[in-house]
Amino acid sequence: MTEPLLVFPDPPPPELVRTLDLGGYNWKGVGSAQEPEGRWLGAVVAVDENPEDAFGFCRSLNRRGLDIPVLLLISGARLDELEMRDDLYTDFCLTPFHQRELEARLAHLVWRSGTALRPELIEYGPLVLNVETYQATITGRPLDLTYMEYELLKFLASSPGKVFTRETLLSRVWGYDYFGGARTVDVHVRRLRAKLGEEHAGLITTVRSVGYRFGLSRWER
Amino acid sequence: MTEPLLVFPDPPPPELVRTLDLGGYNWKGVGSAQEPEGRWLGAVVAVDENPEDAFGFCRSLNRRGLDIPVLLLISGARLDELEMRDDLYTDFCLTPFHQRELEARLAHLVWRSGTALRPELIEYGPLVLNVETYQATITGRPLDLTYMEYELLKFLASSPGKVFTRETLLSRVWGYDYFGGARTVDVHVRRLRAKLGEEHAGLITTVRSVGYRFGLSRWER
DNA sequence: CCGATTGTGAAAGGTTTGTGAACGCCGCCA
DNA sequence: TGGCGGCGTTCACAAACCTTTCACAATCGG
Repeated sequence: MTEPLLVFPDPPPPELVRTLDLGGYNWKGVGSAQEPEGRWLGAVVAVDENPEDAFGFCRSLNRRGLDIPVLLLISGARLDELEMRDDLYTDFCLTPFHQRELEARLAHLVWRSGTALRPELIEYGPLVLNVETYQATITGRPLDLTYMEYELLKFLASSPGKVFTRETLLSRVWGYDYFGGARTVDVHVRRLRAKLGEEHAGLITTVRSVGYRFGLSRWER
Repeated sequence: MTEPLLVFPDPPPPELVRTLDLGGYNWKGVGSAQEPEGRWLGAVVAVDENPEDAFGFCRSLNRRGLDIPVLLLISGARLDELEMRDDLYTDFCLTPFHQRELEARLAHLVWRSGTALRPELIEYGPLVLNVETYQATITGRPLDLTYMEYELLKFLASSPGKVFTRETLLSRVWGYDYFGGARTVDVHVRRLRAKLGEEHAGLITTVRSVGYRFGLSRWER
């Protein structure tokens, strides 16, 4: 259990702290979504104390592209507020909670992030990215990618077919606070295409006036 | 709400039936995982009555590759049994359940299957627009549209049957501050019709002295 | 049959992307 | 410490591609 859980607010309600500690979880309370850098197993958000802030916190998790599961602690009286907010949470637990129920939900949450969104291999056609070892191969031939090239290709290849604008790529691959010209993306795409080789350069297609897309260029989905 | 929910066992517990019906869900009780053919919004599995069968049912859903979310109804006393079975369910609800909690979990379950495994599509007859990938097909044949053509078609196809003036189209598709001749719309419509092919060119009709409309007007057939 | 409206073809002008090259930063090694 | 090489970024220019516009033909409605 190396990576920690994000917990909101800071400090969290004492019952929650108790369950987390009893469960042996590594966790960290935060007061806003600005702070979290790095990797997280998931997030536990206690809504009742300040619903506005809590949902705002979830929203900024989303916005920052941290693709982690979110468990809400919420009183039955507030269940209505979940409507139209499906995209903000993964699971919820009614308060006051039974310890055993919360434990079960936490375990399931952690299991989720362990499998669902953690492929150690990203494969698409002839391309294979080994996320663990930072190696890439195309038709078995190893690709010698730089850090940025690898990150860009990984991001694109994890959503085949989807088109990303240069701005999106800059904020998701380079960092949400990156400040620089959008043409940087073009140059990296060019080098990627060159390294993929003439035969596979088409894996990354240009969508004029929009951005770039990896894979699935010709056929359906 | 066209596709139904799978419910196990058959017949399901009366409280569950009541909540499903009150929620207006289309559902079908089944006694085994052999039967389900076609598409399903998700599955609701009442565990308590016969845990062995229930988990077996979930397992065969998995095995059959039906990639649908599963909601378990389970008593607190049986929570232990969820351990090591993370892959069998998506969410659970403790019994006896509060109606509102189950409703909320059902809604979230349905939302999941609606977004998670479905691309954002705009469909009308033979035309399909995939908003995420910026791809368009007619009768399965891919359309090679330019940016403006795509945006225009997307806008029109989002409101089938509705007539838009050139001015409206200019301000909604080109931008509220667009400055240019209204005939630009005509030219784009022409090229769209050409690319749709002779057979489907009629998808966009001219309403003389008014503007253009996508799809058939309400009283046509 | 006439005027208004829309379709058509082509060409000009503008925008977006590809390309080659250079710059500066940083770590490495002599 | 100082030179070197890899990397990320930026720039200028060229090429490719769209968009817009215009003149004219065709069509519609009254």
